[in-house]
Amino acid sequence: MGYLKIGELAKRTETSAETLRYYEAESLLPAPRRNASGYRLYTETDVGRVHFIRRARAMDFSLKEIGELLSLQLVKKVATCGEVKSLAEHKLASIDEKIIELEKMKVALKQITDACAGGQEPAVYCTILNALEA
Amino acid sequence: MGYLKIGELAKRTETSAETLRYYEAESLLPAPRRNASGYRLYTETDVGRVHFIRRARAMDFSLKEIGELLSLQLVKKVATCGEVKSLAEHKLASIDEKIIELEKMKVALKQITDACAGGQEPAVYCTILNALEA
DNA sequence: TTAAACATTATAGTAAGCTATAGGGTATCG
DNA sequence: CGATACCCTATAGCTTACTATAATGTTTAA
Repeated sequence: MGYLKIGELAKRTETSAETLRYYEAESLLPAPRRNASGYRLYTETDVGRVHFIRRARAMDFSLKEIGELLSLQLVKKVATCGEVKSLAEHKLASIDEKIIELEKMKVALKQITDACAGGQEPAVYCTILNALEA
Repeated sequence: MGYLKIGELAKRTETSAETLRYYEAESLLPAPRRNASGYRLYTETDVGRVHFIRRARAMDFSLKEIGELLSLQLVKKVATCGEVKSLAEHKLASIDEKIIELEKMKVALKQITDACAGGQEPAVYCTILNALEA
């Protein structure tokens, strides 16, 4: 028959049925057709859509942002490339910022571990706070 | 007198008084001394500490992780180099993981944004959307 | 001196993104 | 046929990190 029940879609997309119903409630997934007993019936299109959502989540897009991306996708013919790209670039910039900060943090921590012989003497000169305040 | 009241500390660190009290409740900030009427009195040390917390938050460290980082700093007078070093090294490893994760995200996003012309044309052939779909 | 701006505590609410539970009905396997 | 696994809805709960509110006391500036 080609239709998937919610559990099958969950398995295929490595989510849970609860999460899928949640996505539907949040309008990230369209209400699927139902069989005679009210079971949700999904198609391959839905599989792709859920994969899209999960991939975007893995890139730290919020559900709201994903909704925007999906709506851009839906209205592809009227949305411009520029709109999509600016959303993605904004995300990219914030990822870059985070990496830079983490690198600073790393340097600070490395100072501590390098300065530490690792012996029994008191760790008076551990200055992670100082290093990070710069 | 050199002491700061909570509102002043909030302004200096671009937080809110509520957040500062929250940090205190969560043991990220030590209970400060109080004046005769129970007002919190903060020092420059506290300013640094709050800056530290905010910077670490901006890097997506959880409050729990920040607490661990702060404990490295707090116990430096009594801890041995060995103790501090092992904690710091552990934290260093988790920072590295975080950076790697973000780098992966970055590469993935960068690939798709680079392929995107980003102009006024309809997003029918938008490579970003296509990449997320695939 | 008195109104505002600020401080206190305790408690409740918010947002995101799920996750779990209760109380049902349905499908499938032996 | 019955057990078990699955599905349904509605509602509640969880975690993190705040944010707001109420009721009240204190400082400060005109």
